[in-house]
Amino acid sequence: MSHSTSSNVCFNPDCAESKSERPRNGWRLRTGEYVELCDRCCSAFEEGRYCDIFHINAFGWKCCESCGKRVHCGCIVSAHAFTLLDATGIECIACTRKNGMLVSNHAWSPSLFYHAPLHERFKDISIKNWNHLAGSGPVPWRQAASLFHSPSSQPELHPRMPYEVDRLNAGDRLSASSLEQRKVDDFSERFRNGSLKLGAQDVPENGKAGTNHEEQLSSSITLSHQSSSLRDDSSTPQFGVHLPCSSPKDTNGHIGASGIHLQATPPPPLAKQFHGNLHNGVDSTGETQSRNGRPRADGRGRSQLLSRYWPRFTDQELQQISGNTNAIITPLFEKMLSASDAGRIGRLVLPKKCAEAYFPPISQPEGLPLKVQDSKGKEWIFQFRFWPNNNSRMYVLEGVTPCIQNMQLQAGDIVTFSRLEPEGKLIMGFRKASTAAPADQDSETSKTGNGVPMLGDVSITKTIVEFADPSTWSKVDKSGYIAKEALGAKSSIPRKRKSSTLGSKSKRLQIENEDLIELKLTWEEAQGLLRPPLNHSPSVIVIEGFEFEEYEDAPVLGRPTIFATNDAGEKVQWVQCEDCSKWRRLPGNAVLPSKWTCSDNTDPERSCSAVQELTTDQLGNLLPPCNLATSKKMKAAKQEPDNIKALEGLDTLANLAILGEGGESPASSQATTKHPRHRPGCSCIVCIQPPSGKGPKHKQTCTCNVCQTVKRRFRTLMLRREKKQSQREAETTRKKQQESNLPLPEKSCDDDILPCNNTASSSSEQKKVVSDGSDDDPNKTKPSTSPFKGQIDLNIQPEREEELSPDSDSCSMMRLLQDATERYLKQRLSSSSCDKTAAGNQTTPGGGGEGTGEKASNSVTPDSHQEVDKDRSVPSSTKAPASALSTA
DNA sequence: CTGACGCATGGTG
DNA sequence: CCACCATGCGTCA
Repeated sequence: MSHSTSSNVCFNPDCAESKSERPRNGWRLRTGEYVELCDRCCSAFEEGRYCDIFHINAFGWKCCESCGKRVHCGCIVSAHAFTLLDATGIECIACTRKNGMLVSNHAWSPSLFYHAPLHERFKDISIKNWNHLAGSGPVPWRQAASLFHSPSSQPELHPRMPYEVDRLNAGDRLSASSLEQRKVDDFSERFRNGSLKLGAQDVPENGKAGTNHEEQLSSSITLSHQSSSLRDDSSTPQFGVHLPCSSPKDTNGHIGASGIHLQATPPPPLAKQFHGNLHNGVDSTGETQSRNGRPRADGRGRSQLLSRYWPRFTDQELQQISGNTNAIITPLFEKMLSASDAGRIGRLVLPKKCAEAYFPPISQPEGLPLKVQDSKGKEWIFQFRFWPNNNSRMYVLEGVTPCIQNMQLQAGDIVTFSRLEPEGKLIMGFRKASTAAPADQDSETSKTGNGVPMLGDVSITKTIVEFADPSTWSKVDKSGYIAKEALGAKSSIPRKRKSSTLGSKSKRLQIENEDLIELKLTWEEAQGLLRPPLNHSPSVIVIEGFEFEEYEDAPVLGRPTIFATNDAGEKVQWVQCEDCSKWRRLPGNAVLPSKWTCSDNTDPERSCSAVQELTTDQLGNLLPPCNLATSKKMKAAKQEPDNIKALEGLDTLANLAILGEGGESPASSQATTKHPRHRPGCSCIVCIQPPSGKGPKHKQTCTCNVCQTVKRRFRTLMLRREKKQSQREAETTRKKQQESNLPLPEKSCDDDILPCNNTASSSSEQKKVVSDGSDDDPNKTKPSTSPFKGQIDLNIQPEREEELSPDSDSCSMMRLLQDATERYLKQRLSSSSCDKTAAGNQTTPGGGGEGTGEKASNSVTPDSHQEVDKDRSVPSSTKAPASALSTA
């Protein structure tokens, strides 16, 4: 960052006196340094007048929600001077302190988006939650009711600032506080004047208010803050989206910041529209409580919405929903239609928390009729009701079938609920899972990978829902929908298929945002596997926010090791021998090939026959749990200890690359019902594929970052392989003879065991290349028997193995990648001296990943699979595993 | 007999 | 162990 330290120039570009004799420290830069200001500017800064003086015309001024004082929120200078409120707007630091909310803003930290009113919240927020914010998409806001819970009662918070988060994630690192200040005042006023007068709300339909003592109590406690920090929960729709006139038709070309105005919207709680107290935390359903034994608000307050219900609207969707109105859309939640939901029964099960948070409180199982209107002006009536279920409730919308059919929704499609401001109508949007695929697989997946919605794959319709005035809709036909213009309702589009379990499956398949943590870690782990080729320095590319080292020359896929410090304080690393599985100590700076054996160790006393230098206990202490697991796995696969780890690393890398491609990530790495052991980051053939396998998500022509990266790397590997093949063959013949006589021959590397130590290491590696040739044998691709058993990790799901028979198309991108990479690594190790020359060729891949890939794969695995593999570009091969899945 | 309704059950996290 | 929720299933019109 620009820092004026050395020049005595006042950091303030607007400073009249650019020179300062005695520069003084001003605010802290993002780098951690402090800017240096002239006396005058510094004084202004210290007195809190800096922005008043120099930023008076700048963007980002807001008024404190409490005292009305104007605060500049658009710069770092005043970052400390205000606190972002949970609902919207800001509070000056004085008011914050006065209110006991010692939360500071930090412009670059996630706290920008999460302003817990109390420290407990920070304390309770796990890092993973932050990752939701920082690394993924929208995070749901809290429900209103929870506002009135004591903070400590809501350890988990998912403050919802959807669009800020989205946009920020998209690189639009605006300060939330700088977002659309224009209407803040209006909303703030509304906020204060009406929406938040929760306690004064009318009582819902049953007229029983305040039966929830807990909430009422906390309500009274926090009331003074309801317009400020504690609004996090109640402000569900903290940020509406202001949609200036834009017809739905031009939305496609008119998305983005220019088309949608982010708006700090202290959205009127539903309670206001819905007779009052839905969100005021005053549970009006005492009757029901007694019936069902569980206070409604309890669930609301205590837990956040599951991530799968977080609305993940795209700008496009929002615009479509908004239509040509000036409506402000406030996303509430979304739900993937289950088979039951989309079934003929016409009952849409609502997530309980969502229902309780965003729908009107109902005390009777009969519930309330909801008026529904879609974008065409059709209106529907849904019956919002619940069933007692155990001691809880199951909320459903009844009579949705016509609407769903009208929208041609199926299981797996997503319905989204938003609120349309200022009318307060709820908007029920729809998102087709996919235009082509049976909707069950990837719609949510595509969005949950990293929270970046997939713009191209959505088709939105909208339905505006409002709660029918009971007086008007006294008793609506239960099955009934239709009200005024539901003409299309009965034009039920024939259901394209019977309901299936796919919807629910896919829901379960979807990644939870928490998993992104794991994902990120796995990214890091994957990256950690890569080491730059000797004499090559990587360039860094960023894919979906993650930095990757990109190598012109393919990186070395280094064998994972465990770093430790020995007694002497020296850094060492432990590596496991491929052959004997014993752990050996190596210098900390050693770069290991993906296959490392004791023979690579120059110390003859540490050959495979030597005793392991680590006791099991020591190893256990050394290994992180995951490595232990891997270690076990290694042993399990001991008979074929082929680079399993490296493969896993590559697997993971490719898998995560797919995942990281937010828009088109297949349903990879998601814990599945079928594969409960599979977790995000799981690289098995199952997890990296879309669940239903209907069509590749990444087409051959896909030019997404991931595909390009994968293709590029693949091409590199393949080209390199080709180039060296002849050489390898020659050497192979020669080395075969050697290896027959010299099991682990003349390895004479030093302890560093650098792959460049070539002739020697190549000889041993060459041996492996020979054996690798076996994977050209189609039979060897069978996971259960192949030496490459580890390349397709089914997480040891025996039943899966059959599906992964050589004929099952299970080999696809991953396999190709693995093969290619394995080969590359081996070749590289065997002939690293050629790397540089080969590197020059990688940029001449003769036409696209496909052609190259095909060519490469043909040469790599000239077996029957080639017919399958070559039809797919590297990143697009999803069909095969999908079929495996579908047979599951 | 069929479909709607409402509750029960069981899987999943 | 519990909450949630998808779905099964019994009952009834």
